[in-house]
Amino acid sequence: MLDETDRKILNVLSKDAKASLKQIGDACFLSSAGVHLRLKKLEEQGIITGSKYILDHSKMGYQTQSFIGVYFDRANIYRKVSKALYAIPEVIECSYTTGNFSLLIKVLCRDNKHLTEILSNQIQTIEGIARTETFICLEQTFQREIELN
Amino acid sequence: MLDETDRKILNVLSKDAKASLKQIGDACFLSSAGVHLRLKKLEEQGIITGSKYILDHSKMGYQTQSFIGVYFDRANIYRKVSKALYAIPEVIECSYTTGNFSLLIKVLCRDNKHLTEILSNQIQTIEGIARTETFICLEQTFQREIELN
DNA sequence: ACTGAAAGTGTACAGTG
DNA sequence: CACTGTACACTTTCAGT
Repeated sequence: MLDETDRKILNVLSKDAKASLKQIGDACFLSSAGVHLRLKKLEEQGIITGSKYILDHSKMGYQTQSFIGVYFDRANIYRKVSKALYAIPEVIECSYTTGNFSLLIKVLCRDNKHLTEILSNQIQTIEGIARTETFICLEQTFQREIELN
Repeated sequence: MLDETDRKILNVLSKDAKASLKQIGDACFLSSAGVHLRLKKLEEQGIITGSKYILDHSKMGYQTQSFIGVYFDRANIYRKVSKALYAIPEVIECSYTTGNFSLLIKVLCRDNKHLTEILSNQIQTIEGIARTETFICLEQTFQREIELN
Protein backbone atom coordinates (compact mmCIF):
# COMPACT_ATOMS: atom_id res chain seq x y z
CA MET A 1 0.00 0.00 0.00
CA LEU A 2 2.68 2.51 1.05
CA ASP A 3 6.12 1.91 -0.43
CA GLU A 4 9.36 3.29 0.93
CA THR A 5 9.21 6.38 -1.29
CA ASP A 6 5.71 7.24 0.00
CA ARG A 7 6.89 6.85 3.59
CA LYS A 8 9.91 9.08 2.95
CA ILE A 9 7.69 11.77 1.42
CA LEU A 10 5.17 11.58 4.27
CA ASN A 11 7.84 11.62 6.97
CA VAL A 12 9.15 14.90 5.60
CA LEU A 13 5.81 16.59 4.92
CA SER A 14 4.17 15.50 8.18
CA LYS A 15 6.78 17.69 9.87
CA ASP A 16 7.07 20.48 7.30
CA ALA A 17 4.32 21.15 4.79
CA LYS A 18 6.57 23.75 3.16
CA ALA A 19 9.37 21.37 2.19
CA SER A 20 10.04 21.81 -1.53
CA LEU A 21 9.19 19.06 -3.99
CA LYS A 22 12.63 19.39 -5.50
CA GLN A 23 14.32 18.72 -2.14
CA ILE A 24 12.09 15.68 -1.47
CA GLY A 25 12.52 14.47 -5.04
CA ASP A 26 16.31 14.59 -4.75
CA ALA A 27 16.18 12.49 -1.57
CA CYS A 28 13.89 9.93 -3.27
CA PHE A 29 15.57 9.94 -6.72
CA LEU A 30 12.42 11.31 -8.31
CA SER A 31 11.53 14.44 -10.31
CA SER A 32 9.48 17.07 -8.48
CA ALA A 33 6.60 16.24 -10.82
CA GLY A 34 6.90 12.61 -9.72
CA VAL A 35 6.67 13.58 -6.05
CA HIS A 36 3.69 15.75 -6.84
CA LEU A 37 1.96 12.84 -8.58
CA ARG A 38 2.42 10.60 -5.55
CA LEU A 39 1.09 13.33 -3.25
CA LYS A 40 -2.04 13.60 -5.36
CA LYS A 41 -2.55 9.85 -5.11
CA LEU A 42 -2.03 9.90 -1.33
CA GLU A 43 -4.67 12.62 -1.09
CA GLU A 44 -7.11 10.62 -3.23
CA GLN A 45 -6.57 7.59 -0.98
CA GLY A 46 -7.41 9.79 2.03
CA ILE A 47 -4.03 9.21 3.66
CA ILE A 48 -3.28 12.92 3.47
CA THR A 49 -6.32 14.71 4.88
CA GLY A 50 -5.03 18.26 4.95
CA SER A 51 -2.29 20.56 6.12
CA LYS A 52 -1.90 23.32 8.66
CA TYR A 53 0.36 25.96 10.10
CA ILE A 54 1.49 25.27 13.66
CA LEU A 55 0.97 28.29 15.91
CA ASP A 56 2.41 29.19 19.30
CA HIS A 57 -0.79 29.59 21.29
CA SER A 58 0.85 31.19 24.30
CA LYS A 59 2.25 33.98 22.11
CA MET A 60 -1.28 34.68 20.90
CA GLY A 61 -2.57 35.06 24.45
CA TYR A 62 -3.79 31.48 25.04
CA GLN A 63 -1.69 30.46 28.02
CA THR A 64 -3.79 27.78 29.73
CA GLN A 65 -4.10 24.41 28.07
CA SER A 66 -5.83 21.65 29.98
CA PHE A 67 -7.20 18.17 29.63
CA ILE A 68 -10.61 17.53 31.16
CA GLY A 69 -12.03 14.10 31.94
CA VAL A 70 -15.81 14.13 31.49
CA TYR A 71 -18.22 11.75 33.27
CA PHE A 72 -21.72 11.13 31.86
CA ASP A 73 -24.77 10.84 34.13
CA ARG A 74 -26.62 8.40 31.84
CA ALA A 75 -26.12 6.07 28.88
CA ASN A 76 -26.53 6.88 25.19
CA ILE A 77 -25.62 10.53 25.50
CA TYR A 78 -22.27 10.52 23.66
CA ARG A 79 -23.40 12.12 20.37
CA LYS A 80 -25.43 14.79 22.09
CA VAL A 81 -22.68 15.79 24.53
CA SER A 82 -20.04 15.76 21.76
CA LYS A 83 -22.15 18.12 19.69
CA ALA A 84 -22.58 20.49 22.65
CA LEU A 85 -18.82 20.42 23.27
CA TYR A 86 -18.11 21.13 19.61
CA ALA A 87 -20.15 24.31 19.96
CA ILE A 88 -17.57 25.61 22.49
CA PRO A 89 -14.65 26.97 20.42
CA GLU A 90 -12.18 26.57 23.28
CA VAL A 91 -12.65 22.78 23.21
CA ILE A 92 -10.09 21.87 20.58
CA GLU A 93 -10.02 18.08 20.90
CA CYS A 94 -12.50 15.45 22.04
CA SER A 95 -12.02 11.69 22.39
CA TYR A 96 -14.42 8.95 23.46
CA THR A 97 -12.35 6.70 25.70
CA THR A 98 -12.33 3.53 27.74
CA GLY A 99 -11.46 3.84 31.43
CA ASN A 100 -12.82 6.08 34.15
CA PHE A 101 -13.86 8.98 31.93
CA SER A 102 -16.47 8.87 29.23
CA LEU A 103 -14.72 11.62 27.29
CA LEU A 104 -11.28 13.17 27.46
CA ILE A 105 -11.17 16.68 26.01
CA LYS A 106 -8.47 19.28 25.45
CA VAL A 107 -9.35 22.90 26.22
CA LEU A 108 -7.36 25.99 25.27
CA CYS A 109 -8.03 29.17 27.27
CA ARG A 110 -6.42 32.57 27.74
CA ASP A 111 -5.80 32.07 31.45
CA ASN A 112 -7.13 30.23 34.50
CA LYS A 113 -9.97 32.73 34.89
CA HIS A 114 -11.09 32.04 31.31
CA LEU A 115 -10.86 28.28 31.98
CA THR A 116 -12.97 28.61 35.14
CA GLU A 117 -15.61 30.48 33.19
CA ILE A 118 -15.68 27.93 30.33
CA LEU A 119 -15.84 25.05 32.81
CA SER A 120 -18.59 26.34 35.06
CA ASN A 121 -20.69 28.29 32.55
CA GLN A 122 -20.32 26.13 29.47
CA ILE A 123 -19.04 22.60 30.01
CA GLN A 124 -20.64 21.73 33.33
CA THR A 125 -24.03 23.03 32.22
CA ILE A 126 -24.24 20.55 29.33
CA GLU A 127 -27.08 18.07 29.83
CA GLY A 128 -25.72 14.56 30.36
CA ILE A 129 -22.45 15.62 32.02
CA ALA A 130 -22.34 14.48 35.66
CA ARG A 131 -18.95 15.85 36.64
CA THR A 132 -15.52 16.72 35.30
CA GLU A 133 -11.90 16.32 36.36
CA THR A 134 -9.43 18.96 35.20
CA PHE A 135 -5.73 18.49 34.46
CA ILE A 136 -3.98 21.78 33.73
CA CYS A 137 -0.87 21.52 31.55
CA LEU A 138 2.03 23.09 33.38
CA GLU A 139 4.22 22.30 30.40
CA GLN A 140 3.63 20.71 27.02
CA THR A 141 6.81 18.65 27.03
CA PHE A 142 6.58 17.64 23.38
CA GLN A 143 4.19 16.93 20.53
CA ARG A 144 5.22 15.25 17.28
CA GLU A 145 4.26 13.00 14.39
CA ILE A 146 4.67 9.23 14.24
CA GLU A 147 7.73 8.18 12.22
CA LEU A 148 6.90 5.74 9.38
CA ASN A 149 9.28 2.92 8.53
CA MET B 1 0.26 42.77 18.56
CA LEU B 2 -2.02 40.86 16.17
CA ASP B 3 -4.34 43.00 14.08
CA GLU B 4 -7.47 41.79 12.35
CA THR B 5 -5.62 41.03 9.11
CA ASP B 6 -3.09 38.84 10.94
CA ARG B 7 -5.90 36.95 12.64
CA LYS B 8 -7.70 36.41 9.34
CA ILE B 9 -4.53 35.08 7.74
CA LEU B 10 -3.79 32.78 10.68
CA ASN B 11 -7.36 31.49 10.89
CA VAL B 12 -7.13 30.33 7.27
CA LEU B 13 -3.60 28.93 7.36
CA SER B 14 -3.98 27.17 10.73
CA LYS B 15 -6.55 24.99 8.95
CA ASP B 16 -5.00 24.81 5.49
CA ALA B 17 -1.31 25.47 4.95
CA LYS B 18 -1.90 25.16 1.20
CA ALA B 19 -4.35 28.06 0.93
CA SER B 20 -3.05 30.39 -1.76
CA LEU B 21 -1.68 33.81 -0.83
CA LYS B 22 -3.73 35.28 -3.63
CA GLN B 23 -7.00 33.94 -2.14
CA ILE B 24 -6.10 35.18 1.35
CA GLY B 25 -4.95 38.50 -0.06
CA ASP B 26 -8.27 39.00 -1.81
CA ALA B 27 -10.16 38.38 1.45
CA CYS B 28 -7.92 40.86 3.32
CA PHE B 29 -7.67 43.48 0.55
CA LEU B 30 -3.92 42.92 0.29
CA SER B 31 -1.57 41.82 -2.48
CA SER B 32 -0.18 38.28 -2.22
CA ALA B 33 3.24 39.84 -1.58
CA GLY B 34 1.70 41.77 1.31
CA VAL B 35 0.28 38.60 2.86
CA HIS B 36 3.64 36.92 2.44
CA LEU B 37 5.40 39.80 4.18
CA ARG B 38 3.08 39.50 7.18
CA LEU B 39 3.67 35.73 7.30
CA LYS B 40 7.41 36.28 7.42
CA LYS B 41 6.96 38.70 10.30
CA LEU B 42 4.71 36.24 12.18
CA GLU B 43 7.40 33.59 11.74
CA GLU B 44 10.10 35.94 13.05
CA GLN B 45 7.93 36.69 16.09
CA GLY B 46 7.66 32.94 16.71
CA ILE B 47 3.86 32.96 16.38
CA ILE B 48 4.08 30.60 13.41
CA THR B 49 6.38 27.78 14.45
CA GLY B 50 5.99 25.47 11.48
CA SER B 51 3.60 23.62 9.24
CA LYS B 52 2.61 20.04 8.62
CA TYR B 53 0.54 17.67 6.57
CA ILE B 54 -2.29 16.01 8.47
CA LEU B 55 -2.31 12.24 7.94
CA ASP B 56 -4.99 9.61 8.54
CA HIS B 57 -3.15 7.34 10.96
CA SER B 58 -5.67 4.51 10.79
CA LYS B 59 -5.22 4.30 7.01
CA MET B 60 -1.48 3.89 7.56
CA GLY B 61 -2.01 0.96 9.95
CA TYR B 62 -2.01 2.86 13.27
CA GLN B 63 -5.44 2.02 14.64
CA THR B 64 -5.02 2.34 18.42
CA GLN B 65 -4.64 5.79 19.90
CA SER B 66 -4.65 6.11 23.65
CA PHE B 67 -4.02 8.54 26.47
CA ILE B 68 -1.97 7.27 29.37
CA GLY B 69 -1.83 8.89 32.81
CA VAL B 70 1.61 8.41 34.34
CA TYR B 71 2.34 8.41 38.09
CA PHE B 72 5.87 9.08 39.39
CA ASP B 73 7.32 7.15 42.33
CA ARG B 74 9.50 10.03 43.53
CA ALA B 75 10.03 13.79 43.21
CA ASN B 76 12.32 15.59 40.77
CA ILE B 77 12.13 12.97 38.06
CA TYR B 78 10.14 14.91 35.42
CA ARG B 79 13.02 15.74 33.02
CA LYS B 80 14.47 12.26 33.18
CA VAL B 81 11.14 10.48 32.57
CA SER B 82 10.22 12.90 29.76
CA LYS B 83 13.48 12.17 28.02
CA ALA B 84 12.92 8.43 28.30
CA LEU B 85 9.39 8.82 26.91
CA TYR B 86 10.69 10.93 24.02
CA ALA B 87 12.92 8.01 23.05
CA ILE B 88 9.77 5.91 22.39
CA PRO B 89 8.55 6.95 18.91
CA GLU B 90 4.98 5.80 19.61
CA VAL B 91 4.65 8.45 22.35
CA ILE B 92 3.54 11.41 20.24
CA GLU B 93 2.54 13.91 22.93
CA CYS B 94 3.58 14.50 26.53
CA SER B 95 2.23 17.02 29.03
CA TYR B 96 3.20 17.76 32.62
CA THR B 97 -0.10 18.29 34.40
CA THR B 98 -1.75 19.17 37.69
CA GLY B 99 -4.20 16.65 39.15
CA ASN B 100 -3.86 12.95 39.84
CA PHE B 101 -1.33 12.16 37.13
CA SER B 102 2.17 13.53 36.92
CA LEU B 103 2.18 13.22 33.13
CA LEU B 104 -0.52 12.72 30.54
CA ILE B 105 0.79 11.22 27.30
CA LYS B 106 -0.71 10.29 23.96
CA VAL B 107 0.42 7.03 22.37
CA LEU B 108 -0.20 5.87 18.82
CA CYS B 109 0.07 2.13 18.13
CA ARG B 110 -0.82 -0.28 15.33
CA ASP B 111 -3.24 -2.29 17.47
CA ASN B 112 -3.94 -3.31 21.06
CA LYS B 113 -1.18 -5.92 20.96
CA HIS B 114 1.34 -3.26 19.94
CA LEU B 115 0.06 -0.98 22.74
CA THR B 116 0.41 -3.77 25.31
CA GLU B 117 3.98 -4.33 24.21
CA ILE B 118 4.88 -0.61 24.35
CA LEU B 119 3.24 -0.27 27.76
CA SER B 120 4.79 -3.27 29.48
CA ASN B 121 8.18 -3.39 27.75
CA GLN B 122 8.88 0.30 27.29
CA ILE B 123 6.81 2.70 29.35
CA GLN B 124 6.41 0.75 32.60
CA THR B 125 10.11 -0.12 32.70
CA ILE B 126 11.16 3.55 32.83
CA GLU B 127 12.83 4.40 36.13
CA GLY B 128 10.69 6.82 38.13
CA ILE B 129 7.33 5.64 36.81
CA ALA B 130 5.27 4.02 39.58
CA ARG B 131 2.18 3.08 37.59
CA THR B 132 0.07 4.07 34.61
CA GLU B 133 -3.61 4.36 33.76
CA THR B 134 -4.62 3.78 30.14
CA PHE B 135 -7.52 5.38 28.27
CA ILE B 136 -7.98 3.86 24.82
CA CYS B 137 -9.65 6.17 22.27
CA LEU B 138 -12.69 4.41 20.87
CA GLU B 139 -13.30 7.43 18.66
CA GLN B 140 -11.50 10.71 18.10
CA THR B 141 -14.65 12.82 17.97
CA PHE B 142 -12.91 15.95 16.70
CA GLN B 143 -9.66 17.87 16.71
CA ARG B 144 -9.32 21.45 15.52
CA GLU B 145 -7.57 24.80 15.86
CA ILE B 146 -8.64 27.66 18.10
CA GLU B 147 -10.50 30.39 16.20
CA LEU B 148 -8.93 33.85 16.65
CA ASN B 149 -11.14 36.92 16.96
C1' DA C 1 4.03 48.84 5.36
C1' DC C 2 2.77 47.93 1.00
C1' DT C 3 2.95 47.20 -4.32
C1' DG C 4 4.58 45.54 -9.03
C1' DA C 5 7.36 43.09 -11.53
C1' DA C 6 11.45 39.50 -11.87
C1' DA C 7 13.22 35.00 -10.22
C1' DG C 8 12.22 30.68 -8.25
C1' DT C 9 8.73 26.72 -7.20
C1' DG C 10 4.50 24.15 -7.71
C1' DT C 11 1.10 22.12 -10.78
C1' DA C 12 -1.00 20.02 -14.94
C1' DC C 13 -0.50 17.48 -18.92
C1' DA C 14 1.12 15.33 -23.26
C1' DG C 15 4.41 12.12 -24.23
C1' DT C 16 7.76 8.04 -23.05
C1' DG C 17 9.26 3.56 -21.38
C1' DC D 1 0.81 2.78 -15.11
C1' DA D 2 4.44 5.34 -12.95
C1' DC D 3 7.33 8.62 -14.41
C1' DT D 4 9.65 12.77 -17.02
C1' DG D 5 10.01 17.31 -19.49
C1' DT D 6 7.82 21.26 -20.38
C1' DA D 7 4.52 25.17 -20.10
C1' DC D 8 1.80 27.91 -17.21
C1' DA D 9 0.31 29.43 -12.48
C1' DC D 10 1.64 30.55 -8.13
C1' DT D 11 4.91 31.90 -4.45
C1' DT D 12 8.78 34.54 -3.12
C1' DT D 13 12.02 38.25 -3.33
C1' DC D 14 13.30 42.90 -3.85
C1' DA D 15 13.69 47.69 -5.63
C1' DG D 16 10.72 51.45 -5.48
C1' DT D 17 6.89 54.28 -3.35
